[in-house]
Amino acid sequence: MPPATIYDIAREAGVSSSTVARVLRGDTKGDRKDSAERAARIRQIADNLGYRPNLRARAFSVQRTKGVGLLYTDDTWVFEGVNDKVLQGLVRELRKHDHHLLLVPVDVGGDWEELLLGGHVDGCVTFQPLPDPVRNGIRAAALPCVMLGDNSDPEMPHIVVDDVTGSYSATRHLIALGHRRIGLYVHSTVKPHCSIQERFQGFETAMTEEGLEPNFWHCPEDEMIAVLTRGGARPTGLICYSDLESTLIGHAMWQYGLKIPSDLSLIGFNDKFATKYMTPPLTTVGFDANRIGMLGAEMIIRSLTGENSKGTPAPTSLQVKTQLIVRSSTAAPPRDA
Amino acid sequence: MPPATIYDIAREAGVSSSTVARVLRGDTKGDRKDSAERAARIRQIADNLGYRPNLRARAFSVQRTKGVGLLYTDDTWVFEGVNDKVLQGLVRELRKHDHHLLLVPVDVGGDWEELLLGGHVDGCVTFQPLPDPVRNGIRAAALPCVMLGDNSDPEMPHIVVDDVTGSYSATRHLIALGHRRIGLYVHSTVKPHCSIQERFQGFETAMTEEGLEPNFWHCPEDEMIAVLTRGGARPTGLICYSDLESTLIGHAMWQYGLKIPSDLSLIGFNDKFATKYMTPPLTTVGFDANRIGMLGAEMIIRSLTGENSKGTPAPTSLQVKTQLIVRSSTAAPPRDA
DNA sequence: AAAATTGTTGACACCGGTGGCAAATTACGT
DNA sequence: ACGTAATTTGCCACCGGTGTCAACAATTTT
Repeated sequence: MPPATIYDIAREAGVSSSTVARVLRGDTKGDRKDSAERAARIRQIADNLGYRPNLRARAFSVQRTKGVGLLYTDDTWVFEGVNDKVLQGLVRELRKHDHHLLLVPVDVGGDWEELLLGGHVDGCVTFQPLPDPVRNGIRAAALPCVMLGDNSDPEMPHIVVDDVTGSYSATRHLIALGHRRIGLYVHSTVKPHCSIQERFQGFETAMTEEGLEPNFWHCPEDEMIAVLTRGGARPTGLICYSDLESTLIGHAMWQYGLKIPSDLSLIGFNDKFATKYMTPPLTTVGFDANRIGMLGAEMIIRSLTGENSKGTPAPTSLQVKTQLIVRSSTAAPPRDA
Repeated sequence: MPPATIYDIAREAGVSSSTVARVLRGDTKGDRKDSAERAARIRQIADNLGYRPNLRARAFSVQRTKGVGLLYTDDTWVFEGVNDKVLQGLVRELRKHDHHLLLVPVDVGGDWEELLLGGHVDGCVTFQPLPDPVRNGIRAAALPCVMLGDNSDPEMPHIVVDDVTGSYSATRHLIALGHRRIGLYVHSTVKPHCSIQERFQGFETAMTEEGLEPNFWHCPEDEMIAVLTRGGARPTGLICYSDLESTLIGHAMWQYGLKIPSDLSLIGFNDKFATKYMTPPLTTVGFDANRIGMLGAEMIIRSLTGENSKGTPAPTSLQVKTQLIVRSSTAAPPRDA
């Protein structure tokens, strides 16, 4: 038995399909109040028939799906790190507003253009800087879009972490502990991203404030390790682009028989779950990743439902604050250094 | 300017909309071959107009969306652990078959029933045992469904990890190293799940083969730690339900000044990325999580496209093999134990 | 009591594809 | 050249909602 439609209900109830539609939709537009008795009977019949609105038909009719696409390039391990929490916040908030999320990797088989521009989503959210064709396609189609953790396109609204302050405070922390030779390390597999410069900026500011030299590495881990394990003027403190680098470096130090924090102070970024349980527990720069997703959801929803008319001009950019979480991977530098 | 439709193209080309539709769709059904010249011209016009098929209209017409819903309860941190990789495999494979994935948490605001049963998805995949109402709804609607990593409903097709063999081989490994007092530990926050029993079964089999007692704990970590740090007949080897437990226990041992593996041999499960970099690197039971997602996608696609007719009866259940990854968290038990 | 006003209901066009079937065109055999 | 078959094309109903507008009923005003 095919699912019941409003027409089935209308026939059964002896009313028109419009009436059924209005009742079931609870349409109060034009302050109509379908006579309560009729309405109740219609609802009753709908219930008996197990009626469910056909979302495909509705989407076709209203020209909207209430779907939001999450765009990402899948060439890296996307949901590793903090993105899982961003994702969680995003989905939850979307669901609260009766929207849903589609996962759309733009770099694997399957035609992202068709999916995105064919109207299966009303808007989109991005996780990383997108390939140019994708960005152009979105712009050409005027598809509402919010960028998460990335402001590579100044014309698009975005929600980012306050990377500058985050790395500034991490650097300050090391300086306060007495470190003078501090490095900033980004793994070579990290793709170009606005946050790299911002991290450097915060780092550089803090260092130059003290007349210290901001040393920056963007290389494979073995090169970094070589620098850290050589004698002489090696860095005594290292600020990593993410907890991943910290994990790699921490592990290498352990293998070399060097101790953290006595031989090297190490700071991560992201405060992913496991950092608390590293040996030693990692000092890291944390932030509310869930909130990024939540704010992103709110922002895209607002631009979809056009609720920016009521006074508050829609913010086009938001920043999430960071917080330095001091644990045991940072300490004063060795005396002989 | 509203997007072009097949009617716009038809008018421009002076043909009927059916012809346009057939050409653009490359319809070869009934082995028609629209005259090449016309076809080329139609395609040309479609291109100029920037035509894109309206997927909402198509979905409405063919009564399918090519969407698959991923159902999960969001009360735990879902995409932590290995699920991110399962997700990756799932999405990639779905995209290859021109389908897409919707994220549907069934325990947060927003009406999962409407979304699922209203026809916005053609089928679904689950991550965990679902709440009963959800399962009943799916069954009542006869929505195709594949369960991932969970066989709690024998009537539904599923793809699981070979938990029995996995924990059997972990146990065997410890026995081979000389351990006699071996425990199996599941954290108290782990919700009831078929895999718990299967893990125990593999564990128990190996232990009883050697006449050893299979001790099982399902408790908060501090209780487990208390057992491990007390004197006397404490376990010398511990097999954990997941890498999470291993992380917790390993960390606690470190805090107590106890050494792994000399004081305790520790084995995890899942081989998540970070285990390789733990101190010491964790011996763990790994498997191809990506493959679970991939197989799940294949299976659901098959049941959606009805391709089970050609000879091969659709498998209703698949198992993914495990592999013991021996690293440095396991060794012979202390001599005095 | 008739007119004006308000509230409620039904008819119908529309969204943009799909696919069955009939009509038109072309190809082919005699 | 003509009839028949094969292929190509066009017509149109259909999918199930939404929303506008006109018709109608109920209520209030004069």
